[in-house]
Amino acid sequence: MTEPAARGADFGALLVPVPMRTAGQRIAERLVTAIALGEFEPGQRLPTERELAATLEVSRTTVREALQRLQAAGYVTTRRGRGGGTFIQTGAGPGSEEMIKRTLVPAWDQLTELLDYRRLIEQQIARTAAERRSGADIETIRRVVAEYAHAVGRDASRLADHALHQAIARATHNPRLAELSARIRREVGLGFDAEPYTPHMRRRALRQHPTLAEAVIAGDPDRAARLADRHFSLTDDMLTELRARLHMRTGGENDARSQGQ
Amino acid sequence: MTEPAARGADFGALLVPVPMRTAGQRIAERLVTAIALGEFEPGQRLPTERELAATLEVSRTTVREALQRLQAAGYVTTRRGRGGGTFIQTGAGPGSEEMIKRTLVPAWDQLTELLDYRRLIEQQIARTAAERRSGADIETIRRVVAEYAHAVGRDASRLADHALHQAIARATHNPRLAELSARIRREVGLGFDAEPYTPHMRRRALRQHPTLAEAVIAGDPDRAARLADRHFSLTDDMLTELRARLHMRTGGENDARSQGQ
DNA sequence: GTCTAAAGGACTGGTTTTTAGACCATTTTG
DNA sequence: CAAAATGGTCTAAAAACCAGTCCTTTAGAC
Repeated sequence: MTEPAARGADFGALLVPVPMRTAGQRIAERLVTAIALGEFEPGQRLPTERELAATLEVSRTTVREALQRLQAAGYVTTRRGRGGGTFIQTGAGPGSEEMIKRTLVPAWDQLTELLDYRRLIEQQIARTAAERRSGADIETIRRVVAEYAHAVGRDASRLADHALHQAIARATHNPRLAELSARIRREVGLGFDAEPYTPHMRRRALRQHPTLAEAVIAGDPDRAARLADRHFSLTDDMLTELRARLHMRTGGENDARSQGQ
Repeated sequence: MTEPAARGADFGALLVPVPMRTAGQRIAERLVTAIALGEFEPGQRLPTERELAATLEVSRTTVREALQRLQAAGYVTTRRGRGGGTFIQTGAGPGSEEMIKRTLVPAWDQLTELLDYRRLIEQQIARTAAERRSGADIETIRRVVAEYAHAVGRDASRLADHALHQAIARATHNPRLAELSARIRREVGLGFDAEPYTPHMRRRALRQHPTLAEAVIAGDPDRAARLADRHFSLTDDMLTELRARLHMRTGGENDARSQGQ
């Protein structure tokens, strides 16, 4: 569709706006989104400014700029001194829901598209893994599934989840596919290599993981694909719930220029 | 593995850099994507630098920086004077693509891996397209298949082939998947000296294309996937041909099934 | 031909953003 | 109390970006 016209074609749609947000703004938005998706528990401490600067590959000044935005918006508080740091503000009031909406809505379509992308890729990964897994793969997958069952707490769960999907991705014996999977998962985590997380989701994942793993181990591609498809729609469901809870509308809402400060 | 430290969450291993791309880089990437997706016809003229600066809301300096990147990478050429401008490079010119080829052309085992990767991705694309294609998609696919049959010569065939697979990729209604497909096809094309074409291959494609298209149109995911799988497993022939053409040696025989990282 | 308009190319000066680093202030821990 | 770990502050320099001016090349009009 959209055949380019003879001359003076319709660049319009695909090549127009270039938002020039500063690094501080982008980092702040990323963190707000992460908070909205439940990446952090209330009261949880973020890495130190110096750590963040190092891992985000950005100067500490920039990190501080982002954190100060969050602080001003009431998402976090900071404490000085040893053992201090930046802490997720517990029970961000209804006032900050507005902020979440403002940050989240413009990115909504993009997020949905990304999750769909991941679902399709992971589906194919599961299918291929079921076709190609070797004895060593089976062993690894078994071990990792067991570890997931024992993991307690959200961080441990995330690591175990990551390990399982990585094990399956590697069982495809195509490094590029495995790398793609890892990259998408990282992106979904909004830079935090972690999924949106709720206890409810963990229970579901806990049920689904062994089944998926068994399908791969058993060498049943279609079943593996079907299960992966269902498994990776978890996040979709969560987003839907979030949208309902925030009474968000994802229609036009094309937030144009909000040149703060 | 990577036991979380006693204190606080193990962000250290999980955080990922925020790439601080400059505006020039981002614009260049956007254009490369659009070109890879076939948004432009070869030889087509982009808007003038001054127009681009206005519509992208950046300075002309920044636009020029982006365009110079594209030029250096061989995606576009520029002509000065009245009626001049920036033009999409018609695929044939291997002159400036030499450099890209050098960087992209993988070692032997990596090429094998790349082709396998493509096969898996395109398989999933065919499957998804068969599930999601709309009436408009069907129309486009029908038209493009017909065009392929009429195409004569190497360039025309290649363009028609590209058009068909792009039409199918778009029928997935996931832009990222379509982009991935385009990127892989481009990389494969460069890896094969931009001419993976023999009369024999064309005859085969001429037989396979309508069948694949019909499966997508008919909405038969499994059949579409199977056909795509077969279609994209011309790899043996291609590899043999490539080896002959480039007098390549298979090098270190790094088992492509290696568990990198 | 000559002239003019429309393009890219090159430069200048100035503002904002980002960086790297040193140093200060505060708080916990040994 | 001393050490260590944290956020807070400041400065100088680099990089990115911008707005504008002028130059060079080229096609088309006269």
